[in-house]
Amino acid sequence: MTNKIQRSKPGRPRKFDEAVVLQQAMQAFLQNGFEASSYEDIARAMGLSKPSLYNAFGDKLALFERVLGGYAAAAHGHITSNFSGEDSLENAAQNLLCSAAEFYSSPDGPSLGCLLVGTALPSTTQYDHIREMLAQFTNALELSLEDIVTQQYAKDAKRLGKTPREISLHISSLIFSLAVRARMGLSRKQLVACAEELSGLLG
Amino acid sequence: MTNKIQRSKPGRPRKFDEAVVLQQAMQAFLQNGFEASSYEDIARAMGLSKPSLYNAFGDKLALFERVLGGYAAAAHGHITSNFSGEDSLENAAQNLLCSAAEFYSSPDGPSLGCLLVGTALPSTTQYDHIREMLAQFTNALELSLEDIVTQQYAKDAKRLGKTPREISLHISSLIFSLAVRARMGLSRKQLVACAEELSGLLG
DNA sequence: TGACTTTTATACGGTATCGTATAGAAATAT
DNA sequence: ATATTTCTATACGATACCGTATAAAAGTCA
Repeated sequence: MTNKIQRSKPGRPRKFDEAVVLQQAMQAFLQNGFEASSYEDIARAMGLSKPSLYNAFGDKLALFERVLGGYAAAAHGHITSNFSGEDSLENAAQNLLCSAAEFYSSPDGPSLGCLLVGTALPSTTQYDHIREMLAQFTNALELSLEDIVTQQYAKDAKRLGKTPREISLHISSLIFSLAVRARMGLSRKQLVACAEELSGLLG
Repeated sequence: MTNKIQRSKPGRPRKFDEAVVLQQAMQAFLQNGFEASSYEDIARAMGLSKPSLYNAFGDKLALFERVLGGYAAAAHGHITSNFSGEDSLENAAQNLLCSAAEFYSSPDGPSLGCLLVGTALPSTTQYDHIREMLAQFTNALELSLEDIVTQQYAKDAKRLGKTPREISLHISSLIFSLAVRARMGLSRKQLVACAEELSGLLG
């Protein structure tokens, strides 16, 4: 077995790491949005030349969809993992919302918010695929939250007189509202404070 | 007193009505967003030539801010008026959210959502004035909602064990979430159904 | 070592968009 | 009626952006 960790293909090897440059592309899109980011701007932010970028990821829309997909998966995992394993529904909600607030904000300076809500939303009317990605993300997230409530916080939900679906809908709504507020220039401190206030609204 | 209703100024009169064309500009921005709408597209949607548009409202950013201001004022009035004068906080919330759902949706076809949340949000990082308009709208709306709760639904709030500020924050959050969901392609019927579900989350 | 393959860098043409210049059209005031 | 003022329409230059052609660079395989 001649299994190398990474079988090298013929041809000149790439000088960049896909995960790294995709993260840089995400930052660029998050900063200026999809439409306002020119392809050259993004290539510069990724440290790539324009032809390299075209060769690797295609045009701007394809790159954005790629970035969005990765972001959605990461956000889903981030949210569900922060919602799981707490000792009560209330604490789980608080943990989720506060971590989301930190995720949506920058250590210093104004928050840039959520890539899905803050930059992809206007493009839903022009690009069906983006709209479908957002709808699917929302749907999948709410199903996951509902599952977690059912499996881990059923007793708490009952105490509050709410079904798991209602809890899930409530929490996803608070996340959306946090995503919107984040892009209005709040600092991390302010956003986390807002998240704590929101988390008290469950009961 | 020679007071005419409208003193005609010298010079060639305008062929268009400001309120009408601004509404058409709003529709154009709502459809394609701020950045993706070219100045020519907008002028066509308004039935104006490009120089007329420049002359009347300035460049695209100035026009967008003008439209946003009008939209924000209308939304504020629409929301607060639908929240007032009901017989209970729960009914007021339901009335508010359902009317917002209708406001955010089209009679047929997919919803276009909220101009503030659905199209202005990405531009907050580039244009301070837009960010400030959004922040100010949110702030003013929440203060108005809080006032209404204090004056009309204090008893209901007390019964729910929430302060007027908490109620206000809760409702504004649900509105934001509705604004986000609206732009994911839901029909009016679906969006109104969602609003009704959300309105049950207060208690 | 030499042929081949893939990435990279520079440069280019085509297109769209922006903002305005210029001239004509339509009203008022004297 | 004529002059004046303001709006409208066509056209234009400048710029930015997109996507790619072309050739050099940097590796692998025989």
